[in-house]
Amino acid sequence: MDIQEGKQKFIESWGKMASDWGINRTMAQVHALLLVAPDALTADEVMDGLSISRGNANMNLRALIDWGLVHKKLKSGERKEYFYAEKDMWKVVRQIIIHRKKKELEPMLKVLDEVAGVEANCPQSESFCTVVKDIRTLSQKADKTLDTLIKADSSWFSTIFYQMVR
Amino acid sequence: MDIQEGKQKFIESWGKMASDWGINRTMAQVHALLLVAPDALTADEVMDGLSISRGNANMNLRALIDWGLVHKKLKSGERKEYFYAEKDMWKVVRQIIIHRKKKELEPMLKVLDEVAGVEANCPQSESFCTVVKDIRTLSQKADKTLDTLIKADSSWFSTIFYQMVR
DNA sequence: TTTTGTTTTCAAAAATAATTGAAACCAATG
DNA sequence: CATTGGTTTCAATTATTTTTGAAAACAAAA
Repeated sequence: MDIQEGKQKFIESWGKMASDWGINRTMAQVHALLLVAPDALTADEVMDGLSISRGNANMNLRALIDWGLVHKKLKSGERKEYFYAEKDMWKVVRQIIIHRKKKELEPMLKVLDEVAGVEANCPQSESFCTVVKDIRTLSQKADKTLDTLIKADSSWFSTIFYQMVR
Repeated sequence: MDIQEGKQKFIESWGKMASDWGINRTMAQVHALLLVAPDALTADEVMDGLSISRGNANMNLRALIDWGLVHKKLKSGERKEYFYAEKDMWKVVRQIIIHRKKKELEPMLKVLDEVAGVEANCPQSESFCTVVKDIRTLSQKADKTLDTLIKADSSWFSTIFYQMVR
């Protein structure tokens, strides 16, 4: 397998995985393309590289910037924008955690808190109260853990992983 | 908020969260419905409870069984099947990890291994090799960690969480 | 064997999500 | 200011995913 084929496979696979996780496939492919690019790319290069339209490229580049996974670079004397991906994988993981926590975990937690109002005057509906309480406890733990992870640095990350796998 | 309204909110929210994570919304709603149900439900009760068709209910109940999140129960003397959800949240988390790891992490890891063939005769394309190597290392760590998690019991789970949040 | 109650299947329809492309916009330059 | 090179927007289209519902399959009971 040569580099070109390898890149191709990587981009495809990264896109597939993302779409399994509810993330736009093309967004992930743009991300992958930038990850394996030796230098920052222009919107046109992204369009060509993935055979997608200008609108699509633009939308997904913006989304990636919004997620904090891609940055813009302006070359002096040039008018067009260049895009490059954050390549420190620990930063990448952290950005993804920050984004998904905010958009998905926190709203769920909010609902669980609301619903916990019911839980207060419990035994009426045993299983409902128990389940909500359990999920809420678990989610709160997850929330706190993620907060810690977000604040932690890369070496700490390795340390905890090492601990976990013994 | 009364219990009915609480259940409703919970089911909606569980479904929303699932669809954010690339899981069929209705599947998650069926799961939520069964989680908060005091007893096992029939397919018809699920259909009524969520206003969905028989085919849809059947498909998603099967999928939940496949994920190991729901079980079938046959009441003696009765012809129809009853369904109930696993309510031990640690088991639920574990089943989800098992399923998603197999379907999503492992295929990605396989591709990374293949692509690592390119990595072998590296410096040709610096960034590609570095990125692939980093992601591969990270994925392998995640894979091992999840294996440990899967084997671990609930108390261990709490312990590690406790450690993480200090 | 036939009837009856139930589950399963799957092609077609509906709903949802992603993509296109051309027009509008923006700002640097002549 | 008008032009040029580039970015953004978004209604319409296209692709993908989900759902329906009726027919087929199954299996217990008559």
